[in-house]
Amino acid sequence: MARWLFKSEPDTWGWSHQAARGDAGEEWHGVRNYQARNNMRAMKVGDTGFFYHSNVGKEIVGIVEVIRESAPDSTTEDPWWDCVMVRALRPFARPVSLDTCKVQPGLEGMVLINNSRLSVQPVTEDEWRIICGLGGVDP
DNA sequence: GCCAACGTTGGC
DNA sequence: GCCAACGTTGGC
Repeated sequence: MARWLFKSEPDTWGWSHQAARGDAGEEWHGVRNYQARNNMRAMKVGDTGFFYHSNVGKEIVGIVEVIRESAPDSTTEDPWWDCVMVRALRPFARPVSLDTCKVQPGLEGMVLINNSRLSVQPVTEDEWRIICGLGGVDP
């Protein structure tokens, strides 16, 4: 089971929106970047990911679960783009900020820090454990 | 609001 | 197939 990180601007689609959908979840639509799309295509149902608020907050706020593998993005006619569906699994007890990640030993290699523009990215199992610890949730 | 980093497009 | 121009993302 792989680990991921999803970025979204909270003004557009934040944790509160995601949580409001409950177990029904929502498409992670709108991705128009090949690397990000390919990461979604690699996801399996049951994979989990961090939910990151970009721009506003700049912090990881919770964990989502993949509940449907990548399928056509309903917001475009272009068959090139597809996306997974995710549901909110649990919020962090304490959000983990980008600044915290930057200075935290063990997170130097995080894609979040080294490729700030990639909106859907892989997270290693070590990074996952460290960040869950900081966030106050079970890995 | 600025701008650096990165991805994409299109002329050659 | 190179690369300049342009657009977008996202940290600051």
